[in-house]
Amino acid sequence: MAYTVGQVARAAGVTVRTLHHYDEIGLLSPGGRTPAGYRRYDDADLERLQLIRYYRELGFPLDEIAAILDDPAADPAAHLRRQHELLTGRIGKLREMVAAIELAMEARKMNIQLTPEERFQVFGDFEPEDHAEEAEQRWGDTEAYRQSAERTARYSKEDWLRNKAENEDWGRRMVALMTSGVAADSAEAMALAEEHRQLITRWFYDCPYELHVCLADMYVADERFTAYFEAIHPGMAAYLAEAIHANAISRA
Amino acid sequence: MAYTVGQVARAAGVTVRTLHHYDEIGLLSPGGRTPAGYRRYDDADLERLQLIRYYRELGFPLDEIAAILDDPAADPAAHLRRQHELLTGRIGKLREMVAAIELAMEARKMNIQLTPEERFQVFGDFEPEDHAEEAEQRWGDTEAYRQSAERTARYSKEDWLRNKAENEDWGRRMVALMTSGVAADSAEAMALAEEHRQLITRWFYDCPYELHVCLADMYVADERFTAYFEAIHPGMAAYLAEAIHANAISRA
DNA sequence: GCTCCCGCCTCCCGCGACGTGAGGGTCAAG
DNA sequence: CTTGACCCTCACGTCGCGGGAGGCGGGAGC
Repeated sequence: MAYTVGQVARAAGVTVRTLHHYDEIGLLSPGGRTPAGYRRYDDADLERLQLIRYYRELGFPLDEIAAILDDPAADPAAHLRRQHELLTGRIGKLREMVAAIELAMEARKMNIQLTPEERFQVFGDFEPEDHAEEAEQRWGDTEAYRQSAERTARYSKEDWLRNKAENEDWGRRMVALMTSGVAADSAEAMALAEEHRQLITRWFYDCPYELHVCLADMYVADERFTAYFEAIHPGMAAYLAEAIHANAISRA
Repeated sequence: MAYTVGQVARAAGVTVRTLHHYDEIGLLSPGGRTPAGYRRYDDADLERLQLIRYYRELGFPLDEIAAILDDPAADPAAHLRRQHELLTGRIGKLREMVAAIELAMEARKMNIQLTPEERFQVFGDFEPEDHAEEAEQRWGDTEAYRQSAERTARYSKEDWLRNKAENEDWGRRMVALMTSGVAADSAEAMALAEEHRQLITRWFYDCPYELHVCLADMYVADERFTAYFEAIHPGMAAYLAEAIHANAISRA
């Protein structure tokens, strides 16, 4: 089976230019050429391209991929095993980044100040020095000021008060429901969870169900957020989290 | 408080050249200069640099960071949400890739030939949104990989024959159990499912219960794998899959 | 035969986010 | 007054391609 560049490109989801590039640097040279000079790729080339694409997606530089693929000590099964490990690891790291973003969004919403360490939590290689630590303390202070300044710039006082009123009203009804002994996965609790989601959407940012569930998990996992709700009513963080989960499931 | 480039660079964990670059493109211009032309960064510059670093680690390009920081009308939350979507999208894609790898592993194990379409199916809706990341540095640690590669490289013909023999022995006992009418979620079937998992672990790759269940689903969903087991004994694919599920649940 | 158009070829400039010098001025310590 | 660490401004190199120019090959229709 022989394929032209265009066919290979369409099948593999890369551009023709990319295949030309791989040929140029010797990473993937087609099995042969037609008399007119057209590149002719065979099945072995496709298999190699698949491995290249996976390693590329994992962030390996091309020259290293060439070294890995041309290493005679590594059989194809070993490549697959390795890629499986790398992929799961990579997913874990991306999840950390997503969690960091969710933390940032939620911290902005509640005006909770992140410690510099938390902000750099997504950095793998950050080592605090003495001088750096001093600077971080200052940065932390000014950051809180910047956030609050920005918020007052974006919302008028009326807006802010209205938001606060809506929020407190929601909180009161939530507490009332809890103390009346209604289950967290009841229709009423789910309705309030939905209302919570829409409050976030209206005042802060668009919050689909998936994100809402992530937030719910954070409310019970991160003690600062837990404290925020426990201050309203003991057990509220867990109750709200369960209601959010139930609501998300029922709407899915 | 005024700092030189070097001091700022050390404190923030970036290179001097990076600060020069940020100055060149106007992303972070120092508050002033000394008479000799030295850059003098003040506290506000440090704060801005910290935010730049933060957004960069979250994967934002420099021009977008400039937009976020300089446009008073820009909503940081919207950018965070966009980045959140981007990252979750990438996670989903990586999960598909993991599934494709598992398919390729099993296909190789059972000597099934993949078509080019299947090979690249996971890249179907690929869009040029290449995020070159240093994942390789963190996850590409070649230590474990080389060990496993060496181990499989040392598999001799005898080893392979022994593997085959063990596999066939397991198959015979599985068939015997099936034909005797024992239920797929019985203790005996679960024991054989567990043995299957350990065979994979010993001979091919580490196979936790989660992965084992994925494989089980593939055995019934993909007709080529189904055929592999049906050739051993009719109904075996479904029987094995059910046993694997039961085993995974009981061990969890 | 001739045209038409698509796909292929090579050559080459451009990008983003810096790295890496070259060649030279500045500053504090010894 | 020297030394060595630090700073400056060019300016070109890197990686993994994107995109276009200018030209050739191949099959369909006239």
